[in-house]
Amino acid sequence: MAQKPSIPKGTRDFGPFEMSRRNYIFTTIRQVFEKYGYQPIETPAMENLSTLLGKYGDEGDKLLFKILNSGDFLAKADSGLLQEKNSIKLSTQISEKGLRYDLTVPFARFVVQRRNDISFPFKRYQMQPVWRADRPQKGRYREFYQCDVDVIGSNSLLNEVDLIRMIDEIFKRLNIKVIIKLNNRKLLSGIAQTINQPERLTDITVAMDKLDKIGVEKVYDELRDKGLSQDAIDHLEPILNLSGNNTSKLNCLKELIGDTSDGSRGLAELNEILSYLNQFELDAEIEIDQSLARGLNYYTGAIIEVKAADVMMGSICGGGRYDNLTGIFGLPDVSGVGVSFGADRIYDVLTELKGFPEDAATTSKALLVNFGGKETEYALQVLQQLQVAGVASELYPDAAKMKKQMKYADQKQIPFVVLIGEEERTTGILSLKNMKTGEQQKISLPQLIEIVMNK
RNA sequence: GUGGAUGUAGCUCAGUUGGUUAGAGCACUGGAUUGUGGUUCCAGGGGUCGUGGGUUCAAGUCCCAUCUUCCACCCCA
Repeated sequence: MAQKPSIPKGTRDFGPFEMSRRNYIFTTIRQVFEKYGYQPIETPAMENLSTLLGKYGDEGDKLLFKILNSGDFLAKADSGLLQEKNSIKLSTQISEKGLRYDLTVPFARFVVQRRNDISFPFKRYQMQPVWRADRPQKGRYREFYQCDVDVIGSNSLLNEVDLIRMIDEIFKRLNIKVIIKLNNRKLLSGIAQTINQPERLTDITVAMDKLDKIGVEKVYDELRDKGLSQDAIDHLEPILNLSGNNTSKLNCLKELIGDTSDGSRGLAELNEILSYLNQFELDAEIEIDQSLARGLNYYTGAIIEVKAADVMMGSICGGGRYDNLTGIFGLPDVSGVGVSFGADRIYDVLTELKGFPEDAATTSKALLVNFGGKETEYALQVLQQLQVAGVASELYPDAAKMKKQMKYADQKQIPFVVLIGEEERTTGILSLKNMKTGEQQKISLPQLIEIVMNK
C-alpha cells in the first residue's frame, strides 16, 4: 500500500464544515473592523530573517520557522561551521528568510517602507496565518490565524477606547461572554520603582503574570528564585493582593505607587480610558488587572487581554500600545496600539459553547437529478435558469442511479432535489422534492425558482 | 527545549499470562427497491497492528530506539 499521507505537526486541514464556521468568525470580525474605519492589508508569508530576528526575545527567535536558501546553499556556507555542526551559527548562512511569527512586526516594516504614502493615523486590519515552531497542545498550533487591528501614528487614548469597543462588539456578535483585562506598562514600571527594583521589571512582571495560574505563594517563590530580596517581596505584597472593583483597585494603586512618575502616568491613562468607556454600554466586563504583563517586549502603555468567561482557554485576544515599534526599522517616535484576535482559539471556544449558528454550511440549494440523454440536456437548461436567477444549484454529473444521486443530496444537505425525467421533459412540469419533509410536488420552473429562492 | 501518556481497517475502539486465519461498530461498495435519500435486512471490499531493531520455537502483546498525536511546563493567539 502507498504510504499514509499526513500533514506537518501542529497544522490542520479545514473541510467545508470547518470552513463555513471559520468564515463566520472571520466575517464577523471583518465587519466590525470595517465599521470602525480600519482598512485591510496583507503582507507576505515570509519575511527576511533580519526583519524578524530579535523582535520577540530569545524565546521568539527559537520559535521562528526558517526557510532554507535555494540552490546549493551548503557550498556557500563556512566549512568550519559545517565541520563543527554548529546549527545556530550556520543557520544565518544557509537561511535568510523565515515565516512570519506575528502580524505586528511585518506591519511595522510595512509602515516604515511606505511612510510617505500612508496618511497617519493609519488604521489597518490584517487577517492572515502566522507560524510558530512551538510544541502543539490544547489551543496551540504551529500554524494559526491572527486577526490584527492596529492604529499607528496617534498617541490618543481614544484609540484604546476604539479597540475595546470593537472587542466588545465582536464578542457580543459571536455570543461569547468575555472579560477584558486592562493594565498599563507604565504602572508595572511604577511597581518596580516603588519596591526599588526598577532594573528587575521583566522578572517581576513575568512572575506576576502567573498570579492567576499558580497563586501568590508560588509567585513569591519564583521572585525569590530570581534573587529578589524578602524586603522587596514584602513591598510587593499589597500590590499583588489587590482586590475589589476597578475604582478601589485604582485608589489603592494610587496610594501604593502614585508617587512614582511612571506609576502616576499609568494610572492617569487607565483612568482616562475608563472614563471614556463609561459613556458606552458595554457587554463585556472590564477588569483592571495589575498583574497582567503579556509579551512585554514592545508594549509601552496599555496592555489588553481578553478571556472567555465560560471556557477554560488561554487568551483569545490580546494587545497593547507600543511607542516605538517602527523605530527599529528607522522610523522613530511613531506610536501605535492594536490587538490581535486568535481566530483558532475563538473557534475552539465557540465549539465548546456550541455557539455556532445552525445552518453555517455552504452548499447548493438545489440538486438536479441527471437522467441521461435528452433529459440531461433539458436539465442543463433548467440549471442555467436557476443559476441566472441566483440560486446556488448543481446538476449531478453522471446519470447514476437515482438512489446514489439522492444520497449525494442528502449528505451534502442540499434542501431541494429537482427530478427531470422523460415525463417532466415532455410536459415542462418539474418534480420538486423537499429533502427535509420528503414532500414532492409538480410545479413549473418559475414556481420552482421562487420556492427555492425563498428558502 | 523538559516531563508524562498514546499509536491496531477511512474513523472510534476491542484483542486474555506471548500461541496458529487480528475482531466489532460506524463509514464505504453492491443487492433487497431498473424514477426516490435519511430507517431496516443481506452480502462484500479494506489491516506487513506507527517505523526500525532486539528477546523468543512463536510478538499486536515483552525490551530498546525513533516518529506521530495528545497533556503539562517554558512561552504564547
